[in-house]
Formats: sequence, structure tokens, C-alpha cells
Amino acid sequence: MNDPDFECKLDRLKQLSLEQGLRLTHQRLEILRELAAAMDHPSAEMIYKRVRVRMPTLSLDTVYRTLWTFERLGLAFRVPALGEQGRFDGDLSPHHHFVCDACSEIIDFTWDAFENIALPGTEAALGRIDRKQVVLRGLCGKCVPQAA
Amino acid sequence: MNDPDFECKLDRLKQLSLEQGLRLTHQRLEILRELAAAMDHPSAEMIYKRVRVRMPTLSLDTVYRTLWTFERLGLAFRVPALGEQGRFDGDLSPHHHFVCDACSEIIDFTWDAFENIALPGTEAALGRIDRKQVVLRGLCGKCVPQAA
DNA sequence: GTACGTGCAAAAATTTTGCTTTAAT
DNA sequence: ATTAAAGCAAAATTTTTGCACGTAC
Repeated sequence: MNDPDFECKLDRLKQLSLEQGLRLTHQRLEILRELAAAMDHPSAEMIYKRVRVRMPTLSLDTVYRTLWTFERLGLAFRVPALGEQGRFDGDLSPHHHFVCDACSEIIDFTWDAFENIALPGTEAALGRIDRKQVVLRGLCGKCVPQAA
Repeated sequence: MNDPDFECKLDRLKQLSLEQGLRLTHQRLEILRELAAAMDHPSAEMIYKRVRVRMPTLSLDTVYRTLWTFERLGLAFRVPALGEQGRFDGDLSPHHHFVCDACSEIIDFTWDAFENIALPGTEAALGRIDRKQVVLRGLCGKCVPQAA
């Protein structure tokens, strides 16, 4: 589907591979493609199942290793979710997550007002801040009606 | 040490126990005490080790079951941490977490400016929002000097 | 006395590791 | 040709579950 986001990440992976002596394997390529196409913050196992359809020899441990590699390279990051399996996000643009306590769905949202306020004066006390993210919790639109 | 926070939570646990037919067991009491005293967002295993010192028959599965019960009751909640073991927080006052990518330490901070801005207009789209929390990531004061 | 909760042990689920083989450079 | 990375299987970790016994109410 020639996803522009995938193309961009692919270029970045190629560049990083050159710089750091990493190898551009089919597995990394397919996992990157799947991550760029996924809108649902997939777990390692979800990615494994999806990529396996077209690459049946893929193993789950490779997915884990690849995801950690991508995180280290800044091509993906782990979503600060609650319990369950680790969930990954390939969308690097500034956005935040709403987690439904009932169905565990993770919904993205943006929040301009948040991006614009200054960090608390504690920055010196905390150390170096690389990323800031909001996690909202509650019940999603589908689960609210079913609650008592 | 007659921690006022523990006393308050104990009262709440007693009240909820009465209301919901829960039993006020020694295990729940000691786990609640440990959680109220802990400042380090302990994992189930950390709580297990600490309480076991004075209650050697305690089992780890009871700690898990108790923590989930406390979360359901609103006496504690799981910290949106990254990977690793689940970490719990008994401090219910509005505060946020800084997670060090190097040593995994979780540091609390407050952020008045954040509390005061309005949620994005997407609330209707998301559903019911029960809790909002910021997760900052980076390197803590101890780990910054050791980074390249 | 009556369940609810605990302890124990075993299982399930998730993630990591050692080692051999494959393949990218 | 070199050597990072993949695949496989097994282990390690973390969390959950079934069941018999204990205990708060």
C-alpha cells in the first residue's frame, strides 16, 4: 500500500544500519512494515502472528529482539500500558494514549494544550527528560454503556 | 510508626470491607501497611519479601490477589511502567511519574500547570475518563553522568 | 457455621538466553 | 569470508489458577 510513513521509517532504518553496522534483514523489514501499518499498538505476539502469514519461518524471539532493537534506534517505543503483554507503537509523532480499563483498548489522541505548557521546575531534580506522555484511563465509548 | 496515611487507608479498607462483605485479614492489613510505607512503587515480589519478614507464611499469590483487590477498591493502583515487573503505588494523591530508562527508578513529581489545563475536546470521543497521569522518561540524576 | 480468603503447588503466559545455522555485507 | 542476526528449543520470569484448609465474620 506504499505507506509514506513506512517509506520514511525504512529510510531511517537503512541510514541507521549503515551508520551502526546493523543488517537490513527481511525480518526487520517486515516487522517494521507491520508496525508502521498497525494502528492498534500491537504486542510482540500480535506482530508475530501477522508477519508469519507472509513469512512462516519467523520466530517469536526474533520479534522481541527486533522490537528492542527498534526501540533502541528510536523507530518504535513501548507504550506505558498496564499489565498484560507489552504493547508497541510505531507512531513517533507527539500523541498520547487513552487506555480502557474494561477492554484494554488503547486509543491515541493529541493534546495541544499539554504540549505547550512548561515542564514542572523539577527538571533539574529529575535528570534528563527525553519523552513526555499522558496516559488517560477510564472506559472507552464502547464500554461505558455496558458499565453498571 | 503510626503513619497517618496508613491509618486513613486502614479506615477506608474497614469501611469497604463492611460495605462489600470483604474480610479484614492479617495479610491484607500487612500488605496495606507495607504499601502505605513504601516510597518506591514496589512490585508484588518486593512487597512479598518485605511482609514475609514479619509474616513468614505469606505466599506470593496472596500478594497478587490482594493487590488486585486493592486496585479494584481504589486503595492502590498499578503504575504505568515499562516492561519488567508490575509496580504498585499506594499514594493516591495527584502526582506523576518519571521513569529512568537506565536504572528503572520511578520518581514522583507534581505538576500544577498540568492539573489546571482542560482535557482535550476528545473526551466525548474517548469515553469516560477516570484518571489522568503523565509519564516522563529519560535519565535520572544518578544516571545522567554515566551516560556517554 | 458459613463462605471468603489463604497457602501450596502446579500451570499458564510472557520474555530471555544459548547455541547452531543462515544470510547480509 | 566475516560476523551479525535468525531459528530453535529450553529456561527464566512473572502472574494466574485449582483445590483443600483455615479463619474472619
